[in-house]
Amino acid sequence: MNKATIYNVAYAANVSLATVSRTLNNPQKVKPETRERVLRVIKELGYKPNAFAKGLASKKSTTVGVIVPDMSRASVAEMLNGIALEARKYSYSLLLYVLKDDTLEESEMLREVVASQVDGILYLNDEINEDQYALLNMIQDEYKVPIVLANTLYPYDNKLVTVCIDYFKAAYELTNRLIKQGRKNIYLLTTARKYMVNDLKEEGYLKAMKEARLQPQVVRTSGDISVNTVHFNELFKSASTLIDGVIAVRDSIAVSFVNTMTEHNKRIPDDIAVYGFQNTKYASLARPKLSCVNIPIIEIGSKAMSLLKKEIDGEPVEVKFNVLSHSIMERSTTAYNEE
Amino acid sequence: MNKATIYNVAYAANVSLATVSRTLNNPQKVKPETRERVLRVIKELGYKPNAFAKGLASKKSTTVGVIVPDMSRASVAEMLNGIALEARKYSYSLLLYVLKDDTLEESEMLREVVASQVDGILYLNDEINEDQYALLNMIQDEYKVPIVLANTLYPYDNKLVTVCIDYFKAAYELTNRLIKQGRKNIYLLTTARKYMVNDLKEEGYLKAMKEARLQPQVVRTSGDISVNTVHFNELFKSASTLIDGVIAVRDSIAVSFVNTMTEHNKRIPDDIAVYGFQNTKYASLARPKLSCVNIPIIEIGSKAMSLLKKEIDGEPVEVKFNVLSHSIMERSTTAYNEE
DNA sequence: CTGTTAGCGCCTTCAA
DNA sequence: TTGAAGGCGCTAACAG
Repeated sequence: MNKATIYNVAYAANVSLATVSRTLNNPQKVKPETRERVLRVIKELGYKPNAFAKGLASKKSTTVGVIVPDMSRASVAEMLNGIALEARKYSYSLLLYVLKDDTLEESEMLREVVASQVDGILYLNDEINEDQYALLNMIQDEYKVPIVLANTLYPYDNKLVTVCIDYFKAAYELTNRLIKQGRKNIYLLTTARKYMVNDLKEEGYLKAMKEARLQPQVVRTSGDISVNTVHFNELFKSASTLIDGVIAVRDSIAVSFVNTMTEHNKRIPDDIAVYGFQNTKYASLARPKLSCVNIPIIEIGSKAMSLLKKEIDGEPVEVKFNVLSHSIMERSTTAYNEE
Repeated sequence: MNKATIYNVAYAANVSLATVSRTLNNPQKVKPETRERVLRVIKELGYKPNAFAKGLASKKSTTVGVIVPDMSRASVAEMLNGIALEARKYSYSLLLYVLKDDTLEESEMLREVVASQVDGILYLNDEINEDQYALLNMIQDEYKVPIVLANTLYPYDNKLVTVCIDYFKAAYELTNRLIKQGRKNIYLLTTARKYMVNDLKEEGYLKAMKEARLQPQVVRTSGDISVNTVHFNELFKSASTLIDGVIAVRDSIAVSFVNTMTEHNKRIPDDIAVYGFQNTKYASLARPKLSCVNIPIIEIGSKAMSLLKKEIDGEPVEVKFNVLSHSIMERSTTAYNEE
């Protein structure tokens, strides 16, 4: 039974409940002898402290809320693996909130998360805008609950601890690589909904194009495969002979594009070179294998969790803005020579 | 501030805390007038009940524990979307436990989950064996916490509520479709680690092969892409001229196999027809598009969650074993004619 | 319909 | 080093 309470343990070990509590939370404050006795009884009875009572009395939950946009995005799922691994180290639990259905306003949702008494919040939603950022800031201040942004950022401010890569630079690099190969008609394939992370990729792309005096072409599409395909077919009809390079803000978009062009007998990478963004399983499973920015998503997850833990423990996190380094995976959708 | 307690609300609304509690939990027991007044104050103060206190007093958490094997598996991630959506309907929260790292024994983990006071458990780990099943049963009985298996099952018993499809039948059907096309050397590609769900697929495959007096060939490989590829290359050398049909227990394995064979100039589906299992994004993103069993993974998730909710509410769940119907997606890695 | 009261199980001073 | 006692915020009888 789960009935074993601290009282049962105390009684069986012939001590007061305070001593039991101490052996669990401040072992050094208990004489080794009694400590061991208590520990033994705890094991015998299979006692586990009641999380509610503990939380109510201590005002801590050893739980962090994780807010994600959509579980089925590979980057989100993989990041969660990293987070879970790191959280386990601290014996922290994860309370999962999926934003996908819009039944709830985000501000309502955040208050709900806070009300559930999490010690901190991991925010993995890359679709962040000014309002959202302001909201997060307000929540952090008002409720004194630390928030960490992972694989997303708000570049105009740095009040929230952030773990990300340099999306701007990555896109800038990709574009330049295409330009170096003599590609002239380079397109950026991004999401219809505008948001920070992808806006930065766009800016990096635009900068490189401008420097090379090339005409930028930005196509906005959906994350949905079938919708993608329609867009790309239209794109093919209107501009196919011109496109010779593509940068997609997500691997899945890149793969969709490659598929559509291949169906139209375009040769990849000879006719069109394609880069994706993330290095998910899609990238290595696709044929031709997708070249892409390799985002260290697992490390972003674990780093975010470890920084959050620091904040929860009241240790000052001096560096708010943590930019992890990325690399570029040259595979078969590009023909880049380092020379 | 999060300081607003039920007392503050009571005071401001000029009622006792009991009335506040009632307007929140048994609104019909409160005079509409006072109810509205209380509600207004609640809004003004931004009051949210403290989850700990509520849980401690009521012995309920409106939280379910979700146990998953590995977040990066597309089927798991998509199922979570379904679960989250359904959970939101009941205002239930999800506590996520990832088994991926084996730092913790599963029995320890389960006790931890229980100690965190979840009202129920959703078990999505398909790698279930006899011991694990016994353990789950024990936990359910001992701690009186309902457990639902989703997209997995233990076929020799039905004490735990289960939501799944008929994996045996699905594999049997796939095999027969290949046989009907005149394929003779049909291989099953399954995971190295043996577990129930895949064992059932194997049995379905074996049955069909036996009935057709064909020689079954079972290849065990890993879920890891790079390891896969090595295995498939070996397989190609040893048996390539013979293989003319393949059933893989996961989409990702099927796609890997198709890729390897294509590299060896095998034509898909002419030389080799290939079926996958699940219908993840991989299946539609791959080229040729993967034919596969379409498992209604979102519905499995939401059905599992809704059944769990029923159990939590004490409503008897008469049908323990819920087999959802699957379909077979014929795409481009097979050449099946319904005729 | 509303208020009073007694816990829920644990942590944390304060004394001893 | 240990025990006693108050309280964390809320629910759920029980009265009124």
